[in-house]
Amino acid sequence: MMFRGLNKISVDAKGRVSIPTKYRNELIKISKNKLICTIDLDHCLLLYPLNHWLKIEEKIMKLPSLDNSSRKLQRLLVGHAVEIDIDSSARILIPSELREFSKINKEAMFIGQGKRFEIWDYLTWTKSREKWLEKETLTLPKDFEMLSL
Amino acid sequence: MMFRGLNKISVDAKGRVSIPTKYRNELIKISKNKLICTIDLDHCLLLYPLNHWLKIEEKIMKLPSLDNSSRKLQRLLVGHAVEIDIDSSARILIPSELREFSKINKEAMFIGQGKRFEIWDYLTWTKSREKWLEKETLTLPKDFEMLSL
DNA sequence: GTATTTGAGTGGTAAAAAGTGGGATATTTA
DNA sequence: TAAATATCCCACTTTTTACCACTCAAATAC
Repeated sequence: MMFRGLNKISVDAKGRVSIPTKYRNELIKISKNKLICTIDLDHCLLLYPLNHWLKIEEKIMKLPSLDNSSRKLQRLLVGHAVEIDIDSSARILIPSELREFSKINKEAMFIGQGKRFEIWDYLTWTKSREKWLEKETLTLPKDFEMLSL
Repeated sequence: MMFRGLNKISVDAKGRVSIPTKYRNELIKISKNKLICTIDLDHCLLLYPLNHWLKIEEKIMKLPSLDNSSRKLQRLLVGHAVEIDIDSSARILIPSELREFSKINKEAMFIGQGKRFEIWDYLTWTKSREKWLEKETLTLPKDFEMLSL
C-alpha cells in the first residue's frame, strides 16, 4: 500500500488536523492507531505508522555516535519524534513543538509519500514548490540522470 | 524500548528537573532507580540507566590508555559521570558541576535518544538545531547518502 | 424538486493529569 | 556545632485529553 496525493487541510486552535478521508481506514488499519510524527530537514513534518517508523529509527540509532552527521540525524529525527494517536473523530493532535518548528498555523498541506505522509505549512509548501520548479535548482545526481519516469 | 522525542522542562532553584511523564515508569523500571549522568562532547548532558552505562563505560575504559583520543574520552565521559537517583516526586537533581558545564540554568530541553537521554540548556539547544539545519553543514557521510527514510 | 439522512469537518467544555514551586525535615560537610 | 545541601511532601497552576455537540455538504430516497 502506497500513499499518494495531496490535500489542503485546516488546523484548529488546539493544533488538531483530521486525516483526509481517503487515507483514514487504511492508515488506522496498518498503524493500529499508533503514529509517529517527527521533523524533516526541509522544515515540514513526517508522519509514519509506528511499525514502519521503528525500522527507520533502528537504522538511525545504529549509526556511529561519535560522528557529527550521525548525531545530527539522531537528534533531529529521533529527538523530535513523538508518538501520537488518532482520536475518535479521526483527528491527530500535532504537538506544539512540532507546529512551531514547521510554522504550521491555520492551513496545512497533507501529502502522501509512499509509506509515510508529509505535513507542510500551506504557504511554505507553495513557495517551496515554486523553487523546485525552477530549472536551475533541479540539478540531479548523476545516478538518476538516466532515470526513466 | 527506545526513548524518543523532546520536552521543554524547567529547572528549579535547587537544580531539580522532573522526568517527563511518558518516560517515567519505563525509566524507573529498567534503571531500578539508578541513573548515570555525564557530559557530552557538544556541551549537553547524557543520562543513562546505570546498567546500560556500565557497558559503555567498559568499552571506553578498554581503549588504549596511551592513545590521546582515548584518554580524552575516558577523562571526559567516565571522569564526569555521576550516579544520581530519582526522588519520590520523579525528579532528579542535576549536580552543580554538570549544570555549570552545560550552562543549564532555568530552562532545559529533555531529549530521548534511544537508550539514553540528553539534557540541553534550552537556548543552546535551539541555536545548535538551527546550525544543524543549515544545508551547508548537512554533509552526509557516503554511508548514508542513500539511506531511505 | 424537495426532504431526509449520513458522514465529514469543526469547535467547545469539563475532568483529569502533569508540571512547578515552596516549606519543613533530614542529612552531610566543613 | 553551624552551614550548606539534599530530600520529602504538599498544594497550586497550567496543560492535556477525552468526550460531546453543532454545522455544513453531499447523497439518497421519496
